[in-house]
Amino acid sequence: MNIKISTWNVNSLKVRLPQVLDWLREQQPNILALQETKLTDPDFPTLDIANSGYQVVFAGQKTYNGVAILSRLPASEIITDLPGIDDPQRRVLGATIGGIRVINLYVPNGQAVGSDKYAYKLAWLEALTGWLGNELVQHPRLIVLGDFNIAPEDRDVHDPAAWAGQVLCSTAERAAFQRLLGLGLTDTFRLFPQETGSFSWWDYRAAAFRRNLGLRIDHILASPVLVAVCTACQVDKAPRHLERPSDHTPVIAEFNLDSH
DNA sequence: ATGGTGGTTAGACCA
Repeated sequence: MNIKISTWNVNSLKVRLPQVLDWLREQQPNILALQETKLTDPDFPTLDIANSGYQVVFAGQKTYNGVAILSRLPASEIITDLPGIDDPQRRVLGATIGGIRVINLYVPNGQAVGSDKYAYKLAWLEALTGWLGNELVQHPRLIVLGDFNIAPEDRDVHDPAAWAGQVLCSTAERAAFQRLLGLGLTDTFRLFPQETGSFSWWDYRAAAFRRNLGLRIDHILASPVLVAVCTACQVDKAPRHLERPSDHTPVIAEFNLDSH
């Protein structure tokens, strides 16, 4: 059985719901992790999503952040916080779906190197890494995906010189990303040949998408057991071309669960 | 020209 696991920072699910429902119909993913839903839980469009044939779990708040996981199969073992961090910001959603442990992340943006938000981002990533080590031991079939707000390498940046040392590309952020990989996770996108200039986010300003001035900051990481059966990973740029798009576009990884 | 767009929400804050 080939399954598609996907992630998309929608920058307001209220605005983007029609695009998400269209995309589900077109792509038929087994799992879609959403970030920046920007909805409180009572406002979450559970019924519209159920009518599209998907179950959903979510953790939201007013105005900012908010994560959700849509899936064909039911979710269990749901967590909404990083252990050891008391954080009102809704940035984490973990669930077990069809025997796969899925951790959906909206990593803090960090605003600017040296800012309070940057320190919060690094502390958050440290707590995440400590916890994921344990998750990997408990769940051999583990996926960690979402908006990481980190471009791991220069080839993930349209202008590495201009971005050198800036937030999303700084040495400390990239080192934190490498520590996640060091746990035994793999960036599935780099398992496969990719076009030069493959990005997942483009600033709304300065016609950045038209000029492909982007960064690859949305990722799908997989544990060794799932890496062994990963058959594809790609960015789907189509939704970024739509009227009133999110500034991010979906990333999709495929796994052949019969091939091991 | 040191900005620029967009979402939320009603003046900023966040990205």
